[in-house]
Amino acid sequence: MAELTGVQKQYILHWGEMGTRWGINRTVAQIHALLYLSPRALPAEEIAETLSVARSNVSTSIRELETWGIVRAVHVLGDRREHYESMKDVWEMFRLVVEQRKRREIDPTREMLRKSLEELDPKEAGADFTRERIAAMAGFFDAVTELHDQMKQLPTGTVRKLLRMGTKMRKKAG
Amino acid sequence: MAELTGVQKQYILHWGEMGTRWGINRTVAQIHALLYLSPRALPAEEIAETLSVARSNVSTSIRELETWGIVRAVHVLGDRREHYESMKDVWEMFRLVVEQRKRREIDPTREMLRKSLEELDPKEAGADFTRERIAAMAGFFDAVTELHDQMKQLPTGTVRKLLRMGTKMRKKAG
DNA sequence: CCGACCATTCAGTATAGACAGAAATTATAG
DNA sequence: CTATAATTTCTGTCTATACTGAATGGTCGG
Repeated sequence: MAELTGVQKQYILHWGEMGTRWGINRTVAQIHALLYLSPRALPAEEIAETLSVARSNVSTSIRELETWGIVRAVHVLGDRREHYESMKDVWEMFRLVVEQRKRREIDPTREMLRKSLEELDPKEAGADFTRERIAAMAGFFDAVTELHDQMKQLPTGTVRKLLRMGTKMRKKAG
Repeated sequence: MAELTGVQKQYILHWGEMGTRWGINRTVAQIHALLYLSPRALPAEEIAETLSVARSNVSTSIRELETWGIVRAVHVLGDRREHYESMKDVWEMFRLVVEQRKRREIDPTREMLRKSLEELDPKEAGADFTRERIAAMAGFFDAVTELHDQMKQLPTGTVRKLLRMGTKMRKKAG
């Protein structure tokens, strides 16, 4: 993995860009891409060299990936360094990331909306309108949460099967 | 809407932060929040004043929101200025944004993965491994696309109903 | 066709976040 | 316990992007 092939480079760079578009640090995303493509766990130093970034940057980024639970440190006999490897299961990786982001972003937003509805002074001008709008948004986030909770319990593939059922139902109904 | 209430301020600021975490410009998100809460369409000038940003900034941001189709210009009798209003339907707004982002980000990623699989030189060291990994990722994105296409066709609420069915099925099965 | 009013574009500036390198901390072998 | 290797933390620098203000372009009433 010291030298990257063209395809590997392309993948890593693209993944980095995707990361930035979704609010994920470019280096974090690139490191994940590298580890995902690597057939063996890599020490921080090798990651830094391969991607031409500072070791410290690798350290911080790895830490974030560990927080998400999609990268972990493994030990190699006769080597004191930590070697890092990425989870292999793509569905599980995304599930973990989605779950964390829900916790970090969706949940606080729901909380904010709930508080807003509480704090709303009915005597304020246009309070009814504001309440209606915020309630609608809160309803949406509640639904998303419900959806998420239900999906979490289903084995991979079931969701798609169910949706296909729905599509058929819809076609029959016209 | 010239003066914002506490609740409105809170909502707009939070929405702006959420935006940045998802790769959406803070001002764009804030303007959307303002318009979403506004009972009437607002002219650019008023938006700029209310949020304390430059008019030009408002112009660019509104343009982006229009691209997404969640904000549109309306005309008010006796006023030459454009007034902007946000879509009201929360589900529809998110559906539009998801669809656009899929087109801009998911689709090109699938394309990249497909090309990678084509370009992979089988003689390269570890080509089999790389192929397997990229194929797994491509499979995931294909599934997501399929999911998205199916969901698009379903009326609001159906998805949740189906998922509840799935949960029940799963519980019965143990 | 002119003047006023809006909206947009553009070039320069400011700022937030990413990143590097040094310093500090922790761990391990001898 | 010490020396060395590895990792993490921290501070300053840099870069990408957001944003401003000025200039430009367009539209409408008169």
